[in-house]
Amino acid sequence: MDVELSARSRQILEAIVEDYIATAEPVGSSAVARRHALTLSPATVRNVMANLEEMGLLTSPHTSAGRVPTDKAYRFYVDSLVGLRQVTREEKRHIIQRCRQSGAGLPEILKETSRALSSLSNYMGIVVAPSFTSDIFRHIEFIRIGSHKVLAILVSTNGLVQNRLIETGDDIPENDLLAMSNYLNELMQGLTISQARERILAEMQSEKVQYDSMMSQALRISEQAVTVGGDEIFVEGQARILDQPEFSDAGRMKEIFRAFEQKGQMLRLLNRCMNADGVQIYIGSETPVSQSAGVSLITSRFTTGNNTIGLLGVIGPTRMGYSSVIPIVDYTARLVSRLLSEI
Amino acid sequence: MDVELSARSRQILEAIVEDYIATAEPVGSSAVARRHALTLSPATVRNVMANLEEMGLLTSPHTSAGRVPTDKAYRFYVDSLVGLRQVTREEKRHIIQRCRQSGAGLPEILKETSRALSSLSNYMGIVVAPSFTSDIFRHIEFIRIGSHKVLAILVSTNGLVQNRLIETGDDIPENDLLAMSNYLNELMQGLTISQARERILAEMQSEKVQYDSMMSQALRISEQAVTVGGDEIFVEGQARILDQPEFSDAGRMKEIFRAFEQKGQMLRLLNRCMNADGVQIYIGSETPVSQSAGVSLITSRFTTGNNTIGLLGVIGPTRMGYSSVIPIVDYTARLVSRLLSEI
DNA sequence: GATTAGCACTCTACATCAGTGAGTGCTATT
DNA sequence: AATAGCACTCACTGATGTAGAGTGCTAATC
Repeated sequence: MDVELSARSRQILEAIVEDYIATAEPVGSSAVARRHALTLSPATVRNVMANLEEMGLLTSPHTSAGRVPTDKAYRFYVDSLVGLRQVTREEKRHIIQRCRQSGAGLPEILKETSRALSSLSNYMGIVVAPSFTSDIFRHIEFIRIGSHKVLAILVSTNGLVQNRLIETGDDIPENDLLAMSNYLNELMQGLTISQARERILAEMQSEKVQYDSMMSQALRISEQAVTVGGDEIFVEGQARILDQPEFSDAGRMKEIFRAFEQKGQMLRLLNRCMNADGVQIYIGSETPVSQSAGVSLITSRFTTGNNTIGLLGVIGPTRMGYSSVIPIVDYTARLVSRLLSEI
Repeated sequence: MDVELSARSRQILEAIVEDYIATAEPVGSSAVARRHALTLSPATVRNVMANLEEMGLLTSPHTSAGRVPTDKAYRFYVDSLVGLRQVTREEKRHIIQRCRQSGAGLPEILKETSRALSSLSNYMGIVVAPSFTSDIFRHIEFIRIGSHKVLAILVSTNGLVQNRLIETGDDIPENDLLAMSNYLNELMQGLTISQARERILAEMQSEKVQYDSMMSQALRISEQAVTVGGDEIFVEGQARILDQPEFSDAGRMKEIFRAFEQKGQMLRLLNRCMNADGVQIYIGSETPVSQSAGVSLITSRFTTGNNTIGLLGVIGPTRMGYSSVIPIVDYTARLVSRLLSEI
């Protein structure tokens, strides 16, 4: 950020941003002068505001309205102005309770986490489950369902389960299935799911296997089993954004809901947030979410016991309560990481 | 329905309902007279409309607006007026393609089905998966995850999988787990999940078991495993209802979205629709969904190969294209039943 | 007796038009 | 540098008028 500001300009910018976050109305010079501890006249404030506008930090919707912060202003605000609130004991209790109450399964915990994020922030909570493919293989099992159908069940050390119905050309007897799973369990011991997949593909080339029809069949089937679908993503509190005044008109809302209907697209975008550690903040046009929808995204990674990583965070309007949401996201990520490592 | 109407009244009512469905605007006497094949003057139509209003079939939002059908009118319409459209070849192809394209797993099929319902009807598509508890037990399996954690995997003949992480007091060796699952697989052979649960509870009382610590442990654990959570429900196309003019104002929309956030409540209400065969139609105030929200519900049951039943259907405004949606729901239910019985 | 033409009436939607007030930018003053 | 003053802009509000859609009633017509 190449923004250089005098102390006073910064204070005024901060005042404007916070006022706007609180009220969602353009804020005028006199409002700033009044609210502001520093005794300055509206006229002076106006001069400063004119500067800020020139620097691209403020805009006014029309001549006689107050000023509204731009994305750039929010950026500056979160980077250097925002005074982060502490997470209150109340809130901590709420998060912990939520994350704990559900059954011990990972998906349940994550779902509750997204609920908690949503209800504490009053925006949308999202959680992207750790990618199954980077989980460590624990167990594979085949169960005969129909005469030509086999259910493959794949378990990771995180206790995640993926199952897949596979059509087999022949009817495979139970005994063979058992032998196959023994062979494969041996083969994939200690690997991640994606490594396991590579191992399988490699093994399929080996001569020894090519002459053993059962083994090659086992590999063919398990290859399908380990090719699992996309990650899971939990979104909660979509209705909450209807409370935000900026989305009360139907058009903008539709945009957002559309964006969330294709979770696939969503995921691809969220994956970008996975690369850095700590709390990540994307504001407005920086956001990958449906461009120019006036949406901000605050995320943080969390880790499981096995160092696989997931993502959690909050989506809300750019006019978001950063000072409270950022600590909440941060705290939640740490908490979830801790909870999961205990498992 | 205790509504007796002359042929002409019925025709006029039908015209009004269909006009209103098409335009979402109150329909006036002259519009009916024009559209209507029968050559009648607006004045005559007005007389009839006055009658219909007195009978509670129409209302006018204000003196000089046209008439709007009441829920009662829609009821009468679907019961005795509506001329059902055939499902076009195009549509059939679309549904089939959608249901087939996904992997062979039941959840995937149902998800795609709800998608298909949504995109063909242009309203919200819902599918309630067959209750797992009435599925027939196929297989149970325990996998050691941590030192005091066991993952129980429960498979039904439909290929549905439920898994549950269970904390065990002691550390159970793999061998014991194997023995336990053998014992339980024997025990629950051929039963439905809910029957299996009862069997387990009964077995826990038997003397023979009480002295065998391994068996009693097996029962304790499996009892947790078969106590599975609620049914699954797939809702697709929520954003579509934003296209409906009656929901373009934020307030009503919020109501609906709120209603759908608690799937639990939703499910309880949908379960009522499970009792009867064939296409069920609930209009406006008849609907269990968030009262007085102007929502209609069209559902039909479908069955799997094992005679477990699920529910699918469409949710939209009372002003819904009944003539095309009803056949679509009907056809889809039959198709899904057929598809699932092939599995 | 049912149907219809005619007409007065009602009410909304839309446009127009001040008046108001919030807020600005500029300039002159402190 | 800070501020007071002032003219100016522009959205918002409420009043007013008009057009149009639609109704209900009555009297004429088939």
